[in-house]
Amino acid sequence: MTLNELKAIQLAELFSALSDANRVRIISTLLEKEMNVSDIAEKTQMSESAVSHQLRGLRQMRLIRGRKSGRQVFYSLDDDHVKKLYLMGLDHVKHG
Amino acid sequence: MTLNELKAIQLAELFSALSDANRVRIISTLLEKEMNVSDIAEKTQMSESAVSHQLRGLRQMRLIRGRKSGRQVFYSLDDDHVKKLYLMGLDHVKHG
DNA sequence: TGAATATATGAACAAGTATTCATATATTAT
DNA sequence: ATAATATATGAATACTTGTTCATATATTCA
Repeated sequence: MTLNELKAIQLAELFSALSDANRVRIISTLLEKEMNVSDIAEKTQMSESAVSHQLRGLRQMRLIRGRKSGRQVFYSLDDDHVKKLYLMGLDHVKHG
Repeated sequence: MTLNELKAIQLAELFSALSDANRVRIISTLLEKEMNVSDIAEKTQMSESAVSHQLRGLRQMRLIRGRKSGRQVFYSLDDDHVKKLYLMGLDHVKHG
């Protein structure tokens, strides 16, 4: 039952990926539908560069994935875990 | 459906609380049963001071709660959300 | 090929966070 | 009251992380 060190680090990294309000807003935006970088930037009121940097971290943690189409990249949530983590967190914040 | 700024910040703070390997190990330790500070320190191989500092943050996020008994304080997970968040994160890390 | 557009990246600085050490508070026992 | 034990806290330092600006890569169109 005891957590090994590698898993502890990986878990911490996963939660780190969601530990910034801008990234949370990006995830929230992607809950509805896939979106390209400039749309995400507009929706979240961030610079495209900042968005791109943040997307990179989210990609590395496999929270989102990108689908390239021409010169645009459409991002969406990687799997259902992400949505569940987000919603459970929101639930805790709301009535925790 | 759009997340307001306050909620985004609160969510980020919640995930921040889980974004450190030492805190994750503390949570993991408390999954089994409530435990006092020095036991947590021993289990996680941290100094008691470091544990106490981390417990403070976890308490503030209402991820854990303390029950005072004499001069000891027994900590346990605050509610079921926390366990679910942890387990879902672990699931993502394992087969994500 | 060259210009325009979408995204990504590197480096530098600013801001936030964890750990350590010293000290403080609280509780119990003598 | 004093000593001993458990936990908490403050300040300082070291570390990590986010943002910005400049530049790079990739794709499309003329």
